[in-house]
Parts: sequence; C-alpha cells; structure tokens
Amino acid sequence: MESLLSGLNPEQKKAANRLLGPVLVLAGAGSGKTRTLTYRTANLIDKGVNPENILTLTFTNKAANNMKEKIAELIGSEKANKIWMGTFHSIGLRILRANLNSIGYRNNVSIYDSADSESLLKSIITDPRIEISKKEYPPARMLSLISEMKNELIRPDEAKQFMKKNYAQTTYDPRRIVQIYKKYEELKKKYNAFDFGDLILMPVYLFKYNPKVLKFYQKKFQYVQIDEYQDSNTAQYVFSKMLSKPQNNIMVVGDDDQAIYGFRGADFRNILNFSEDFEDVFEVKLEKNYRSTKSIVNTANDLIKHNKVRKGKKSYTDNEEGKDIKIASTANNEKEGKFVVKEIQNLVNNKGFKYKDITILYRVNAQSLYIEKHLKSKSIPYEIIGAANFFDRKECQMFLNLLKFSLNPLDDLNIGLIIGYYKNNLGATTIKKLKQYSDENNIGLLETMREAHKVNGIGKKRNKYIQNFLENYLLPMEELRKEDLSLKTIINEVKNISQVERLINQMKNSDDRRENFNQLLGFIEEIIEKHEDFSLEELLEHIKLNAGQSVIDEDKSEDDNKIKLMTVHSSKGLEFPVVFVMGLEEKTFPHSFAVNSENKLAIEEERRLAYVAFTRAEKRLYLTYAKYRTKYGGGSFTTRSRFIDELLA
DNA sequence: ACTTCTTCGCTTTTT
DNA sequence: GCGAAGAAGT
Ligand SMILES: Nc1ncnc2c1ncn2[C@@H]1O[C@H](COP(=O)(O)OP(=O)(O)OP(=O)(O)O)[C@@H](O)[C@H]1O
Repeated sequence: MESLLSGLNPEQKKAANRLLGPVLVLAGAGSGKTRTLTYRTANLIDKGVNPENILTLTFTNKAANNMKEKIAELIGSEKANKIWMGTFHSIGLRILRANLNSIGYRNNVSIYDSADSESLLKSIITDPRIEISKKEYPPARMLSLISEMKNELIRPDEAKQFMKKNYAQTTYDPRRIVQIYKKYEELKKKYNAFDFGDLILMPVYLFKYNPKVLKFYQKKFQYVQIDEYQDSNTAQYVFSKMLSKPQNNIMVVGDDDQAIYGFRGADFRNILNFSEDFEDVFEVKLEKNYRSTKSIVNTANDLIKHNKVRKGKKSYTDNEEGKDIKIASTANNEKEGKFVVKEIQNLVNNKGFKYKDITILYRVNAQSLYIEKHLKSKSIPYEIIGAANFFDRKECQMFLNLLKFSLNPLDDLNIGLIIGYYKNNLGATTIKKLKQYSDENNIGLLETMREAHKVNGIGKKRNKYIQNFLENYLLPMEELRKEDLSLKTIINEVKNISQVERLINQMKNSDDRRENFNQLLGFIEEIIEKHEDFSLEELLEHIKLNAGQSVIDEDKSEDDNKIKLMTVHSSKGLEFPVVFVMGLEEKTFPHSFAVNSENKLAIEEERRLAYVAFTRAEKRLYLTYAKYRTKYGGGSFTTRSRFIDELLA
C-alpha cells in the first residue's frame, strides 16, 4: 500500500521501505528522521509484522507517546499500542520486571531517582562503622561516579581498575570507591530497588548470564529501531546490539551534530561507526529541512561548520526565506528580559502568533529566574519544563513515598524517610540504630522495629514510640498490599491511614502545599483514568520515569496557551514556531565549564547544543545576550558568546 | 529530638 | 541573594 507512505519524500521512503538488515539514517536537523522512523514502523506493521516484534527506542517517553499517537493515526491504536516503544530505561525495566527471579529480586520493586540514590549513598558514607569522610567522598560525587561506571557497564568488581585508569590523579582511594559501590549495590538489592543505571546495565548482564533469556528477546524483537542514536552510551549500545542479533534488522537514526549528552556517557562515534559495526548497512541521507525558514537553516549551518569533529552533511530547505534572525544585544539581564517580553507581546498582539507558539531556551535551569519575573509582571502565561519537578515537592514526595511503602515494604531507605515525616519522637539517631541492627542481623527494618527492644541503645520509652508508629501507620499500610484492592482504594486508604493531610497542615506554607497535594491527587486520578489497567507499581514507575515531562498528557484546553521555558537539552527533538535563546554569553552559553576546560572538544559539544537550540525554530529565531549579568547578588560584565561572533564573521 | 540561627557555596545538562 | 546544611540552643 503505497499511500501509507505518501507523507514521505523519495529518500525518506527508501528508508521506510527497507525493512530488513541494518539501516542508517544520518541526517541534519528537521530533515524528517523521526518522521521516517514513525512511518517505517507503520509500514512494518502494514506489511504484516506483529507489532509485539518491534522494539523502538526513543530518547524520552514523551517522544515515544507522540510517535505512538502518530502511528495510531496511520494504522490504528490497537496495533500501535502493542509496539514495545519507550526509552532504554523504561524498556529495560519492562524486561527486568519479567525476569525478577533470575536476578534475585522480588516482586514490587522501587525505582530510585537520583535523590533516592544519593540518600542511600549518604547513609552508607556516614555510617559510623566505616570511617569515610563525607567531605572527601561527597555522596553526590559518588553517585555521579557510580552512574558513570554503570553507563560503561562497570560493576563493583571492575571499579578499582576503572578508577585507576580514569581517576588516577584524584584523591579518591579506589578501594574506598569499591567499598562504597559494593555496599550501595548490596543495600539496593536488599531494598528491592533499581536505580536508573540498573535499568540498562542489569538487562545486559541478565542477557550475558542467561543465554536463554537473551535468545527469547532476540527472537521477540525481530525489528529494532533507535531514534537519536548519536546520544547513546556504551550500555545502551551494547543493550541494543545484543537484542538486534542475529537477524540484524536494526535501524538507527540520528545526527552527529546534535550529540549533546556526552556528560551522560553518550558517544556519537556509535552512530559514526555504525556502518563498520554492522555488515551491509543501507545508508540514507536526508538533506532537506522541512522545519525551518531559509534564514534559520543558514544560520544553523553557519554555526555548526565551526566544529572540527563531525561528519559534515548538507542541509538546505525549500521553505520561504523568512524573517532574518534577530540578534539582540542588551545592556544587562534586566533589559534582556524586558526586550524578550516586549517582543513576545508584539508577536502575539500584532503578528498572529499565540503564546503556545513561543519557547524560551537557555543553557541552565537557573536562568529561568532571569525571565520569569518579567513574564509575571506582564501577566504572560508560561510554563517551565523540567528542572524542579512538581513531583519532587516535599508534599508530593511524602505521599508518593507512602504509596511506595505500601507497595514495597522491603525498601528500608524509604521507611527511614517516612519515619522522618512524622515528628513522633523518632529521629535520625534512632533510625540509624535500627538500620545498623537490620544490617548486622540481615533482616528488614520493619522486622527490626518489631523487635526494637533488642536493639542496643533503644530504651523502653523509645521502643514504645516505635511500636505505636508501627501499629498506627506502617503495619496497616503494609496490609493493603495483601488485600487485592483496586488502585483507587489503595490510594485512598494510604491517604487515610497515613494522615498525610495532617502532616501537610503542620508544615510551613501549608496552604500552598495542600493545594499542591490536591493537584497531585488530581494528576494521579487522570493517570489512572487514562491507563485503567495500571497497578500501583506501574503508576509509580510512570511518575518516576516521566519526571519533568508531561506525565499528565498535555491539556489541549484553553489554559494550555502558554509560552514554554526549558533548557536546550530538554528541547531535543521538539519544534516551535518562535524560539528565543537567551544568555548567549561566554561562560553562560558556552558554559564556563566548557570554556575553562582543557578538552577542546568540550566547546564543540556546546556548539552542537547551540545548533540544537537554533534548529528548534520554525519561523522566528531570536538570540539575546546581556553585557552585564547579575549573579549571586553580585554581577559582572560579560563577553558576547563566540557562537554569535561566528555567525557575524 | 526538635527548633532556630548562621554559614557556606553556588560552575551544567537528564533518564 | 537564596536555599541547604551545620551549629547551637531549648
Ligand atoms: N516529507 C515530509 N513532508 C512534510 N513534512 C515533513 C516531511 N518530512 C519531515 N516533515 C516535517 O518536518 C519537521 C521535522 O521532522 P522531524 O522532527 O521528523 O525531523 P528530525 O530529523 O527528527 O529533526 P531533529 O533531528 O531536528 O529533531 C516535522 O514537523 C515533520 O512533520
């Protein structure tokens, strides 16, 4: 059926029609790579491939949802919903869930986000029994080390070598790092929890040690497709390669000029070497940009040509010339903010744009503050994407952790946090004592609490508090899991038993917090409505793995007409009629980290980031900078970003 | 154990 | 110039 692919140009069609063998689409921004992948998936199914045999890996879960919707339009939602589509992390988790026994886990796992992982590391490092200084081994740094190792598939046994090789000139003692990493893994497993890195690393080792399991998934996933392949890291590379064997029906799509996740271990050589990595690769080049005006495409090309390490691809457009891009020099960040606001008002009042057509991009999340107050003062509706997540607020966190407890009472880290929410004369010291006892006797914290009278240093009085806490809160919530209740009922019961609303009322700013909490309940209700078959585990996973992005599907209602603010990283793969890129100054964009770096390639990654920013725009692109910028109360004069100089040269 | 005061450091980006 | 983490007080 040729008409299915009528939305593609001849080159795109070639890729979408090549159903067998390795396929590489290496092409510039806005050339329709994602679109081609979408249509190809529909084509596969149309040609009789069972959707359950297709694995499509996307960079965000939001991108997966968009793609699924589009495929549903093409071939119907029943089939579209059966495709295994999502991020490496969510697909990895799905595989782990089906194989918990093989890896020594029990049902109902917790997913640890960075904050959870960091508190576990903190509790390990500050454990009085092992003398590790928190100053010398800061938990946040330890977490980034461990994630880095996991991205490289390094486990505690190989950590020593890794440290010697990569961190020889630091003060870290490799043996200490191994000790911390080992303990972290041990406790995480005891708590029946996965961190983000596990979601890719553990399936890889599962496959390695269980050839039967690997075979099962290789057979299942006859077709593997990966979007944004330039930003895959070692673990992801190995994971997808393993699954694509032996049939090698793998299609990867990406743009080396848009590789911006090096900090997460991504390596764009994965895409540049793809042709050598697989045999008989079918290569498709897409050169025509469908997204942007000529002036935007030309500007982006003029910038990225300054990078030395790149494949070098053509990119042109048949779209209109469009308005010249606007480079705005302002005296200071106040004036910069005012300029942007004024321009937004002009676009909306006189040029026929809507607020929702407009997006402001910046290098780091904190930059949102520079513009937010100006938007507020002119009552321009806006939404900040990413960064401080709604679900990370204390009141949301509390309730989500309480729900998590009713799901996975083995998670002692979580129990520790929960005890802290209640000011019931049980504090950090008591929790530490209990945890130590749990550790030494190799039992769970819940069990330790039951026999707390045996714990050294817990007196009669303290034991009484502990027993009360168990009886009033923890045990009744733990019971829920065994009762086969509906998700809605569980949520209600947890709310009632925990008296979370009372806790919120006792906090400062309780009015705001109560409102947030009610909003949380509303969100949860919406999610349950949309996914009727969700279990509690799936609900919590949905919230964790979609953090930052719209967990709740975007309102298509009136109050959705808002301008969006986000980092350039978050804008990957998206497009907007109007884009403002703010703060184009040396040490802001490019970031000071890259400017001061010994590594010359660091600036190239910043330039790619700018390239991504510029190429998000369809019609209008504004680049702004301030000659003076306030920061930390002080302030200083700035130098215009080299990226602007390069455009003007 | 909980509350209030003082100091510090902030230098990225996300699943 | 602000929020988190530590120190000191109750
Ligand atoms: N053949 C085509 N006909 C009409 N529109 C197209 C065609 N190809 C792509 N487009 C449109 O161009 C825009 C960019 O496409 P898409 O997002 O797939 O590009 P991409 O290469 O994945 O971009 P990027 O790498 O910048 O994220 C989309 O709005 C898409 O619908």
